[in-house]
Amino acid sequence: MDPAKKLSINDVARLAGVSKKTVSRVINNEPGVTAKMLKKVQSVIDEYNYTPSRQARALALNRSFLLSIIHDNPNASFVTEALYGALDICRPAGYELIVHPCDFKKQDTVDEIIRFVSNLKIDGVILLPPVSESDELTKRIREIGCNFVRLLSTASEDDAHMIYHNDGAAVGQIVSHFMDLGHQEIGLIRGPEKSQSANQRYKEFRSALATNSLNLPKNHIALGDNTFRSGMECAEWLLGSNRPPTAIFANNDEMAIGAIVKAQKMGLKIPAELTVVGFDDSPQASRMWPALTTANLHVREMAELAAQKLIAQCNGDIEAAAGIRVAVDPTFVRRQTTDVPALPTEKT
Amino acid sequence: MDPAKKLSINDVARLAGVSKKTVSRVINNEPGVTAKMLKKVQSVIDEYNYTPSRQARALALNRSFLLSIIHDNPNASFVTEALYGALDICRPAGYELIVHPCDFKKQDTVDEIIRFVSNLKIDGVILLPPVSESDELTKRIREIGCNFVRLLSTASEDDAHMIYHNDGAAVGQIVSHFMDLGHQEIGLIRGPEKSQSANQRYKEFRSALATNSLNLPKNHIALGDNTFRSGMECAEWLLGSNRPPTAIFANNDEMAIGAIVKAQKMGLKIPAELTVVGFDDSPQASRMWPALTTANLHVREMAELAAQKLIAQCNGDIEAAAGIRVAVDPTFVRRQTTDVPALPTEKT
DNA sequence: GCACACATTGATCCCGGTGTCAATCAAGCT
DNA sequence: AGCTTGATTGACACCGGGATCAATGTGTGC
Repeated sequence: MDPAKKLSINDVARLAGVSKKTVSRVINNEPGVTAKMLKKVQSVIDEYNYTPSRQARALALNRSFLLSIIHDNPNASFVTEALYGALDICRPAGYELIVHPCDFKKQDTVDEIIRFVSNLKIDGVILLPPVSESDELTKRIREIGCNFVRLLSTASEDDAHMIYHNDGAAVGQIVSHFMDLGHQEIGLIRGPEKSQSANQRYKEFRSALATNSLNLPKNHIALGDNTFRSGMECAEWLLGSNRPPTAIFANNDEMAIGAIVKAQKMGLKIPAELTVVGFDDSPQASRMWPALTTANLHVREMAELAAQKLIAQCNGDIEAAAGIRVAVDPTFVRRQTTDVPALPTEKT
Repeated sequence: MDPAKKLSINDVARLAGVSKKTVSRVINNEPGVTAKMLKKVQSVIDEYNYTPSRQARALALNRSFLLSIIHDNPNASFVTEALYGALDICRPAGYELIVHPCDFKKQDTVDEIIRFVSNLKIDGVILLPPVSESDELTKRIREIGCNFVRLLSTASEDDAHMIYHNDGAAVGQIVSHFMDLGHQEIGLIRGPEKSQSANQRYKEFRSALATNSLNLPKNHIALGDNTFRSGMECAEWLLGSNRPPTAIFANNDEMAIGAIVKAQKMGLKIPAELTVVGFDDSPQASRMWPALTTANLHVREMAELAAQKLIAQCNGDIEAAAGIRVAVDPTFVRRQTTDVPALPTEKT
């Protein structure tokens, strides 16, 4: 009677005077157990604080009760948000979550991910961009019979779960805001051409400008890669052009902040001499001065929903098995980087 | 012959014409296998790309091959750094890492952590502050036979692994730097009184000031709780005193940035009218303007070391079993928040 | 009171590994 | 050659659950 040793289903069965199968039925809420039996078993379970072994259950059911969140750039703020959102849902549901960072630029990353998922018999994965945008990966994940949800990825035609953001409204608000402030020369720091969401946002931005009878000349478009450094470089390029923008919209907060830092280094006052808007509402956005006007993606809520759907699917919930597509509208967040009207433009 | 089905040790044994125990010996590099046998088994393993089942192994060995990193505040930048540092080590070693956030202010958090560790049969945990500073927790973790490493926690007398930072030198450099810039009125935003590391840093700071024949009056000490908001509040209080400091040292970057934002909102120029120094070298520190002077704790390297030691312990590595204590010196990082000398003080 | 149908229960095997210990084998010795 | 000895090898039980299906119980109708 080693008190430290956890007891097994056999111990419980012996103590309750029943077979282990009956105990198994009780812990799994299976039907067909009489009230008398149930009470007998349950009291032993309660008294000794018995919990079934995950390892044994995993072996018997050929499942791991492990989910994973796969992402590329650990520095992106949405990764952390998604991680904690998913954790909140997974743990109470009896699943654990494994963080799996990867380098999606490398050639053999897909192989590596597949190996990871199949070695650990991961029950389901949440894919974050840019990983979520690879059709090759999802095809192979499906092949090995693993459930998955795409998060923050707009494209793809398949019928898997997909939870994404619908930038149209928020981008429209941003452009209207620029109009209200009187900006005529508006610059864009766009995201990588490979990124579907960056392309989408670029399109929305261009069309919102068009709605306001503005066009987007080539020298007002800088191509960034969503990093702080690239934000700085793009800002330098935009501000160095012969007709520099008075307002800049960046594909994400990280680049927006890079642009602001570069502009400040160059001696420009924000927002008096340059207006900047980001996209993400990362933690830094509200922890700087002037605070960054941006759009909140509601990543945490989306991740919670993704985890719920994924778990339902892993548990064989029929209703949840069909792929869902949820589009969430980002919320425009107005802060101080857009606090003053544009400088009067001199006539050319 | 379902090609999708992973093969088991029995399949390998059959294909190689040996017993499963021999296969087991091969995959575990056990001695006492003749070259002939080894080659026979290995070729089958290679041909079919066999990998043993983690679940089965976990059940047989009564281990999970799971490590966990337990922390309180997901927003603290060192958590992310520690997480990715540990991940880098865990995965190649065949361990997976589970992130376990908790609310350490709650009464039953220790119980909850113990339940988590014992339910999952976690092989070892990395404890981050403030969780790493609880002797009750480590006592109970030890009771259930789980390995652990304390990270970034200075105190405690026990013989467990402990990897911490030695603030003395860096704090000394910060104070010297203040002296060089000519500051006489120096304020401190200290960390919570419960935090051993905050107390330690406070002590170091006070003694470094004393070395320079300066004392730290009560109205130059603000008590913060390491959050951005608290940094703002403390700065407001310090700057509102009848003899406001011209330089502020904050217990961490988060509060330093809060102080800077508050000061800027109040119209002060940083660093011309107020010098601020933080501690952590969080990502934001270098992504703002002016960039924050601070001290880099080398969290990632410490986490890697912690994971290595923990894994050695879990693997029963005798040499690593004895507790080690590693103290790492933070590196002073000079940036722009301390770029100009103090304003000349008017005589009182 | 008895036969039958149906609901509950449990004996046994399986999941895929590891540990124990006896059986086998080759080499060294008299 | 025959025996001892130490090194390999393998048969079998075990880890702690779940699934199958036979055995037992319970209730219904006649």
